[in-house]
Amino acid sequence: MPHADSSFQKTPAARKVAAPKESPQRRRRLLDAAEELFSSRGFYGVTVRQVAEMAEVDVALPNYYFGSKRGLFDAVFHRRAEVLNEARGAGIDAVIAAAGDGRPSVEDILHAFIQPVLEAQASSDPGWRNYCRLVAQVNSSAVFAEMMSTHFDELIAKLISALRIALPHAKERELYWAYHFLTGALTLTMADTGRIDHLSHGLCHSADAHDAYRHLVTFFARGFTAAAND
Amino acid sequence: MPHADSSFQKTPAARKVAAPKESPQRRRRLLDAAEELFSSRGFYGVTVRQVAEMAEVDVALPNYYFGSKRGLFDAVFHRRAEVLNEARGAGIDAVIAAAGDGRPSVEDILHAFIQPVLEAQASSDPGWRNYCRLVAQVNSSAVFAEMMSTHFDELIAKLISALRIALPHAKERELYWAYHFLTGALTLTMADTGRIDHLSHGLCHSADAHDAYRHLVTFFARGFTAAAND
DNA sequence: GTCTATAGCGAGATAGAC
DNA sequence: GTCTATCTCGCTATAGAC
Repeated sequence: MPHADSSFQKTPAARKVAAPKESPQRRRRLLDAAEELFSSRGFYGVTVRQVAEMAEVDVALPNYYFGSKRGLFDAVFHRRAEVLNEARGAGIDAVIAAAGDGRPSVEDILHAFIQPVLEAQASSDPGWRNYCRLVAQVNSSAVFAEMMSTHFDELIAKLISALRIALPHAKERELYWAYHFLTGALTLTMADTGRIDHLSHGLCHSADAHDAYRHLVTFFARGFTAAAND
Repeated sequence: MPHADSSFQKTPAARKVAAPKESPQRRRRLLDAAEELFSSRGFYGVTVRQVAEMAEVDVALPNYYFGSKRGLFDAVFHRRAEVLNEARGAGIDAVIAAAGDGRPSVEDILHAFIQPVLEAQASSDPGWRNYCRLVAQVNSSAVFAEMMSTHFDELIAKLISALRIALPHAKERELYWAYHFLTGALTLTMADTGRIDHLSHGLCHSADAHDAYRHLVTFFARGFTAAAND
């Protein structure tokens, strides 16, 4: 007699609620906590125990979900890179399309490249601000630099191509050097260390991302244009 | 009878060699090893045991000489900061003095500010190259950012003062933003991650510090001058 | 999927012999 | 000043109960 097994007394709905539990939320909370901690102390300065504690999950779960500490780090870096790349790439495409057969403006191209980063840093979601700081740290590190290539080289190639259309007489080397300076300035801005506030005695606020990025676009649009005449 | 104690048979010169042993050399080797390791893996990514091993000294000596791992880190950062600041500050002073009552050129000022860093990075002493990478990492880190203030704020104030003389009509805010972009570009160059080589398919070489810094000075001299007209 | 318990290791620092 | 030995702690990762 296939009978009174207690599990048969649960309704399907009740079983469904209990079974997968809150796994997706926990995964997300782990990524958020890891993002915050890694962004301020780097890969080696954070322990999986700290991440688990901040995410309010068991210490074993980071390894269960992501395989290893490094797997967690990679997952954090990957998550928002995709979102950012999609927005930045689409923006550049739109600027080129809008120009038709003419030349797109350098300023419009840089704006498209930079604007999604600005929005990330000005976002009310602290996760995006943490992510910006994480990227800044990875970009200055020798050991993790290959992560930048993996995630951002395609987008950068698109930026350079667009600038080549806008500045057809520019030498390739000048374009790359100018890009190098741009990315240095951009990532330091993303690092948001508060140093500009301090140095300028409060005249400049790193918290005002809009102000920072407006200056950034203006400054480098001129710089690219001037460098193209060398 | 004050007699045949074996130590009395050593000449004073021999005693001198044996007594303080090789302490100064060991201190130096520790700083060099720590510099190399910290510059590539950061503070948390290095152990005192690794430093001791690379310096070929006992594991207890880093703590004996520097008190703690953090003390060692600070000592590494401090050692060359002084040398660099002295050279950069003197260079700026010389440019202002040479201009007399006239205006010094922006390009000369930036050259004085940047040139000693170039020499450090192009140096045959690998310690200087490691130090540049270390500064780049510290500058992008939120937790260690106060080390930058402690060691470099005075020099930066001198740079800004000099630029104020060269560009008397520039708004303060524009000067500080331009400085912010300059330091981002400079520190990324110091990080020497090899990314520009890769991105430019070999057109630009981060190993060629002279080329990098020549572009840097030209690019930012124009940038400061243009920003001063805003 | 979750959690307890622990394996296995290596960290930073120091006491005390020399 | 140097080195041996060790204390104490916390780490990453996993085996196995639930």
